[in-house]
Amino acid sequence: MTVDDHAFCPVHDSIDLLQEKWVLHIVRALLDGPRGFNELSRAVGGVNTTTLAARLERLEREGVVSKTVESTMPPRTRYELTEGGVALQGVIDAIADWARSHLKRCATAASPGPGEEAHDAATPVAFPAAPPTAR
Amino acid sequence: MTVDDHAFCPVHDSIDLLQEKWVLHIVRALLDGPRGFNELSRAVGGVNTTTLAARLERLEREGVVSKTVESTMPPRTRYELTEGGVALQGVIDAIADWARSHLKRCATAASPGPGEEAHDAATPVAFPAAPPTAR
DNA sequence: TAGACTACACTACAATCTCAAGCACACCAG
DNA sequence: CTGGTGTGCTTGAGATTGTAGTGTAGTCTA
Repeated sequence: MTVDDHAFCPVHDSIDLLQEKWVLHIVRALLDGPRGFNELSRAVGGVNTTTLAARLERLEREGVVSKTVESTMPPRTRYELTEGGVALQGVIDAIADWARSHLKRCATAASPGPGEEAHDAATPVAFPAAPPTAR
Repeated sequence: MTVDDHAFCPVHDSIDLLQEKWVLHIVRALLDGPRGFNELSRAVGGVNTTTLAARLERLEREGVVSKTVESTMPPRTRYELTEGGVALQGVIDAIADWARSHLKRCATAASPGPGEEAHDAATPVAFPAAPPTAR
């Protein structure tokens, strides 16, 4: 499927993980604080529940996210980053840094580029400062 | 559809770019120096030419990679990172850093051979099984 | 009491990625 | 000169992945 690692390079492995669709968005949303499933889905914006569940399962298996089932039947779960997950802040940070220094065409104005479509952006930039999220 | 972008940030945009399959691998391989098409394909390892061509086209359009056609008919092209592309080293580096601090199962097969040195802190990323850059 | 909400399983369908082959030409061995 | 290999890149079939939509059991709100 994915790359059959020619070598067990942790970097290669991590790229393989982070390059999966929505993973970085999920981590970014989760850096903002723990969230429930649907809450997270809304925060990420545009991901569908099937994909989100799959990504969370893998992220949990990789030890990036920890899942806490608070109540089974009134479904209430809480996803939050583990230490390793929080450490990903550095990666997001590097991306944010690159983005700001490289892309200069983003003026936060609604200028739809040709052929390019901006997706969603529920949160501005997930940094220590938490937007007014009800939590 | 369901996605409504009231404010899209460059970070989100960059994540969308970097999260595409193979993009990070390509950038990583290209950080090692300029390469030709097939050479790059081999360096990345496991990507097929169709996907690689598509990724390179997008990367070029985004201003990350520059393509130099040296001779049309004896096909010889050179892909290399632009300034913005080289700046991605920071991102790769952050990932490498996270990988090293988080995953530690790389000691299985990627053990440093004789005379070889393992990745040290703050070292540019280079995979252990990389082809010896014969160029 | 009706409706909304919770987290997820399930199915059918679309988008994407991959494999394999091929093109047009240059270079080198024979 | 002929054949084989290498180059960059395209095309078409096929596998893999992501998606929308719906349903479930129970609780919370109006």
